[in-house]
Amino acid sequence: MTTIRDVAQLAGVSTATVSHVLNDTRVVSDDLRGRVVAAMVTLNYRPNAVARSLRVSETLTIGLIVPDVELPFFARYARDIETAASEVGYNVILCNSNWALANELRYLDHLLARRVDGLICISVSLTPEHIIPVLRRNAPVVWLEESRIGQSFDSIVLDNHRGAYDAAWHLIERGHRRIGCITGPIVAQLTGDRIAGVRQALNDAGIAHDERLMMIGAYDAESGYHLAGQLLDLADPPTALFAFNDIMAIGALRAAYERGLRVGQQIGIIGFDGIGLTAHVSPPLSTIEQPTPAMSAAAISLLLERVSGQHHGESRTLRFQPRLVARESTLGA
Amino acid sequence: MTTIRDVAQLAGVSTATVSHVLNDTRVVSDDLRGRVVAAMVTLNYRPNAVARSLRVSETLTIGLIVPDVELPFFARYARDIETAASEVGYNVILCNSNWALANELRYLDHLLARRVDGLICISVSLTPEHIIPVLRRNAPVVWLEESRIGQSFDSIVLDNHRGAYDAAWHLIERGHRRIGCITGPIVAQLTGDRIAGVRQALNDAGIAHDERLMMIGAYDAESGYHLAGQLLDLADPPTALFAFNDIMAIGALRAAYERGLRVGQQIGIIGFDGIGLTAHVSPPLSTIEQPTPAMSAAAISLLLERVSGQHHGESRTLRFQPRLVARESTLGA
DNA sequence: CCGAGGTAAGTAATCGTTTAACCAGAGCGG
DNA sequence: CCGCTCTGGTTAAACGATTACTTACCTCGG
Repeated sequence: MTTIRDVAQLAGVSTATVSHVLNDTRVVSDDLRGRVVAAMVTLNYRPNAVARSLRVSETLTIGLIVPDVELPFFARYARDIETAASEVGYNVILCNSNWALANELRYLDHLLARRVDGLICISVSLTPEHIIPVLRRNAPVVWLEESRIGQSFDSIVLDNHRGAYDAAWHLIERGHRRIGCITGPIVAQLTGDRIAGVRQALNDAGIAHDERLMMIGAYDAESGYHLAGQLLDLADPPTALFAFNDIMAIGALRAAYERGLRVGQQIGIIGFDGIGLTAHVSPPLSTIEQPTPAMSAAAISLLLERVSGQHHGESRTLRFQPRLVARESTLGA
Repeated sequence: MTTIRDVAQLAGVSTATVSHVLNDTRVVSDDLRGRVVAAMVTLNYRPNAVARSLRVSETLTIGLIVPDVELPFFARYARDIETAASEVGYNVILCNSNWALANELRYLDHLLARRVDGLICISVSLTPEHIIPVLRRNAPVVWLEESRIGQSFDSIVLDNHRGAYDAAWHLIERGHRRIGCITGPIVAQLTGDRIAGVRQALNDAGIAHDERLMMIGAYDAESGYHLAGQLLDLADPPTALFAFNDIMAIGALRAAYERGLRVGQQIGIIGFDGIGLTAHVSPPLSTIEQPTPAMSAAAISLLLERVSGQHHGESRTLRFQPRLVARESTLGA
């Protein structure tokens, strides 16, 4: 592997000059510059980023910890974050925690050892105590999806209350009075926010809330399917279902399908997140779309502002607004 | 940031000893070992992987280039590859080429600069000429999904012929005589293999092949939807559809849905790949499942065998067998 | 004609590890 | 008691870049 020294030698200059040509960090006479460039070409020289990183202590790398990138919601984030990072010259190390705290801690360790410049996290189990040591090694952290209350790190969150409100309100507008909800585990803050959003919408519409219509799911298709089935099999079933994510909504579609219900007419179904497939299932699924590209770009920005020292001190939380996408599953045929 | 020198100083030993304790690379007396470990703990020392990489020229990192990790099929590979890599202590740098050759080349450059130990690629546009220079810098490459004929790098492929044969045969067994196919772009070798598999099955069953039942899709939901619609609207429509991937099959489900056809009874539909959602759509979709975990693990193995020098020289192609997963979409209710 | 200032280069220290080469002392056979 | 082999340790040279510091030369005003 050819090094900067080889280039310098061939060009008959010092390594300093080569470096300066490489990084445009000092004027170099046209004569020498030409010789250096020529040498680089003939030797097919590629600077060693590892050596550079060691010297300037900056790796142009960020870590991304997600529970499971196979799930469409995380996959979308992974793509958008990678895209945003790559646009500013950063690479992304992907880490699947598989929902296990132990794995997250292991990855945290690896990433710190790798001296990543920053870290983006989607996690339900990591707590501030786990993150503090990371920050102390001045690798900034951006939290995605959920704001950990009053923390020392930045976060990017969705206005979940508003999203859920919009979903419920949309159903109400379509004439629904009995709305079944398939929530997620209530330990998660975002679940609580969404529940509150639904309650508020029902309130504003003057609809009494029936607790039996609120089922606790697990954000997976299986639970969406089963809980939707239970709701539909009630003596006085809801006329619409709001699943707290698209995957559960897709499960709900199936429950309706098996009961021969025409989704959109006999039963309204809406999901949450806006994963790509919602547009293509049968029938196309209404959803509350998260602006993941914007949120990803924001996450990268916050990170880089800290990396570059443009911002430090108190943490910031950026809140984004979701967007209702109404499709056949709530609009009828 | 505390370094190995700090630890050595605090423990009253040389850095060499600390290093040997760290890596178990030479016997160290219990006395010194204890002092070193204690020093590491009190200083909260984490070895700098960048420095280590520079010294031993090995980064314990591999690059993964995929077209778009948001698509479920690639997302699944990303997860399985990351999992397999992480099990042997490697990290994965994720790269979304967004289907563009220019991006792929840019990433190739980045990854080489980063001195990744190896590279796993899923790409339709990269050609051997692009890869040769990579290999010359002894970063082994494993190709996924498609074997580039007689190349100097290893590849992991699916037995596409067999998979398509099984899919078609399954439909034939269920009594179908007119089978519509929604293929992918025929430039891709895997598409050709699958077409051949279908032909073979029809042949073996003594069914004449109707060219008009073969439509060229783009491996996206949209094309699955449209082409399935065209097929179903024929004067003598097929009684079953075989889409060359699950996403297109999901589009086909919708086309059937809109025509009021009961999938599984009036029309059979089968996909390819075995993405997670197939089990949860309405109705659950039959598919040909790729053993992605095994294939990912194999990719990592091949890579590491070259990294460690256990294997070099002629390239190997590992072929995996897919598995038919029959669900309601071809089995009826 | 001298010295200040500017320009374009080179020298060498440094980043934090690993590891080859060296060394001191202990044990031991002859 | 000499010389040999172990054992457990240290010293210092890499790895491949960046960059503070130095140097050589040139120009130009006084």
